[in-house]
Amino acid sequence: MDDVENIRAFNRTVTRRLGVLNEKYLGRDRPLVESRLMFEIGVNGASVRELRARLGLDSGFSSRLLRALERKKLVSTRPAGSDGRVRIAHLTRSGLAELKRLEALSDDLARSMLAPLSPGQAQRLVGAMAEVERLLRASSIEFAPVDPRSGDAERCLRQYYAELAARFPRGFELRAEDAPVAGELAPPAGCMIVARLFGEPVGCGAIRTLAPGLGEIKRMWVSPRVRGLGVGRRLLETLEHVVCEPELRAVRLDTNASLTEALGLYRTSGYREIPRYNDNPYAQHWFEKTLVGKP
Amino acid sequence: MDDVENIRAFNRTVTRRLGVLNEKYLGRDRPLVESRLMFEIGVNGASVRELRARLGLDSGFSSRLLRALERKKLVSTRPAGSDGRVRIAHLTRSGLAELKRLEALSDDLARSMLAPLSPGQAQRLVGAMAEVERLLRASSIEFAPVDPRSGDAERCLRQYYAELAARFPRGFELRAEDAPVAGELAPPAGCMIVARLFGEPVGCGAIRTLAPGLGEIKRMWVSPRVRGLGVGRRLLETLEHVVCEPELRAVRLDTNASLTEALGLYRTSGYREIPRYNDNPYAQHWFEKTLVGKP
DNA sequence: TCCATTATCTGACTCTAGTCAGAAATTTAC
DNA sequence: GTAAATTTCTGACTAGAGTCAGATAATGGA
Repeated sequence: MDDVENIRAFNRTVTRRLGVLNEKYLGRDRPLVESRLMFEIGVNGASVRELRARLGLDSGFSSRLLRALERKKLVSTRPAGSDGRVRIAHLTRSGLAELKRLEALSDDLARSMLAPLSPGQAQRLVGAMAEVERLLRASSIEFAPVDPRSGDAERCLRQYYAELAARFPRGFELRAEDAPVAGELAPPAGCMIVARLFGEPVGCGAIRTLAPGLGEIKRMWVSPRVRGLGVGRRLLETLEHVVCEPELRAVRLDTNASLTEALGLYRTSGYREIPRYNDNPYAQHWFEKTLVGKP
Repeated sequence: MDDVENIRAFNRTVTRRLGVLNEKYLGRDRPLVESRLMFEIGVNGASVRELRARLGLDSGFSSRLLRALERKKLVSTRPAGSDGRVRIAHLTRSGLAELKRLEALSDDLARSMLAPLSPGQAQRLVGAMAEVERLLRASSIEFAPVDPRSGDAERCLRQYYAELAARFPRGFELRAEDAPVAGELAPPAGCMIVARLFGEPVGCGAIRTLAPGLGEIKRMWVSPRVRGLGVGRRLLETLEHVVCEPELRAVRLDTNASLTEALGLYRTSGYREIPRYNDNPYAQHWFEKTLVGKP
């Protein structure tokens, strides 16, 4: 397979070149992970658990790195107001200055890749890099079932409700009877799936059993950061084939007319519009898809 | 600058994804450098100095890695026939089997990047990766002046003469009076430049002083492995602006009609054809370019 | 209230990936 | 023939990047 050959060549060349450059620019006077950690903390700060998830670090290791940066007066941590266990790391004044310096180095690195090329080559390189970056991000997204009450599920749902409130013409307020009922969305009769990019939740979706053999898709949400990468479609396919008890022969869902990407996704994924089947006051379209058998 | 922003995003996403995958696939049961070293040795073997140059390793470190692979019976080394100092590393029978296994893992890695994508996305990813790989290779090529008698210069010239012999209709044999005269191609009156890709010589060119203020380009060669990346043009520009004593106002060169890429390069680089100016029996075209001032 | 879970931290340890100094064997230049 | 350079090797040392086993404190649910 020639594609595989191409990817191997890409892997080797890029690993070598980026390895050398990262060392040279970003790891010059400080360990590379410390630089990466400072990039992740950024100007707005981040909780330790976010940092751990994004960089894929061991909890002990990340804690020690933060202590090292604190000793250098580049970072300060304080407890999060909402949850006394969580700590938020912020860059100090000199940490922000250091981040600026790192960003300048990172820009130098980028320019050093373009400098030897002709203008035409440089333009093609940037274009191809943007495409690779986008598609590699898409290919790095992973789907996993979660407990609907877990932290990652909660984080997704908060963003989901916030988005509904922002996009529905008359806003959105979660009715008590619609609040996630843990049992419904958990096995065996249902399931909640979270999509993660480098450890961070970027989308979710759930399925529950409406009647024997009939499922309903709920709470489909994809973070704006990864829209247009086909995450919604993969999420939908994953949910349709999640094992529910009893096995599903058809799936339904409802949605609001203002969620245009979702409408398009359902229509091109084999869903056909059906009459109202529930009393959801926010729903304006109802869909159903017949499942022909599991893969 | 938006281009720089794109490259930084590329750098971060790719480093993370490839780092994780390389660890997972190729570094599973052996240090990553050992795997890389085995890839570089390949089925044909390679000298220790080649391996060091290609991977950018310290000589002590590479020697120790080879000893480790020898202890595991994966590699054997023996002196090169030509030069008693140089040693050639080969994969043993079980080393070759291990290389096959590594290549299979590397293929798995490649496929794991494509698997989550739709066929269209996969095709676009492979295309963009090939483009990035090609251009990143171009941008990784470095030019450095060398002693014309040094090993790297010799290696290039051997390949250069071999190529002339293969491409000239009636072959090529180096005349004694044309053999590299060290002084001519070395400062202050001349210079030899070698192009290197990841430490390995992939091209060369030289300039000497024909008469006060008049230079001559000699021994322009670009390895077939990097043709079409603009190496020849950059080499030529580098040579034109190398500081010679006395400073050059014009540069000449001769070439054979069978070297079509070279003819095209000279014509599009500001050289105009002039009458025969020397008695080189292999030359069929003579060119000159007026230099308008150094950058 | 109790108990399981989650988030963070500490200390002890390991392994990878090097660097550096110098020795030995060859080759090349003068 | 001798000196300088090249290639490889050995031994000693170091820094970076983690892993692992708990300890501590806060939270959420029964």
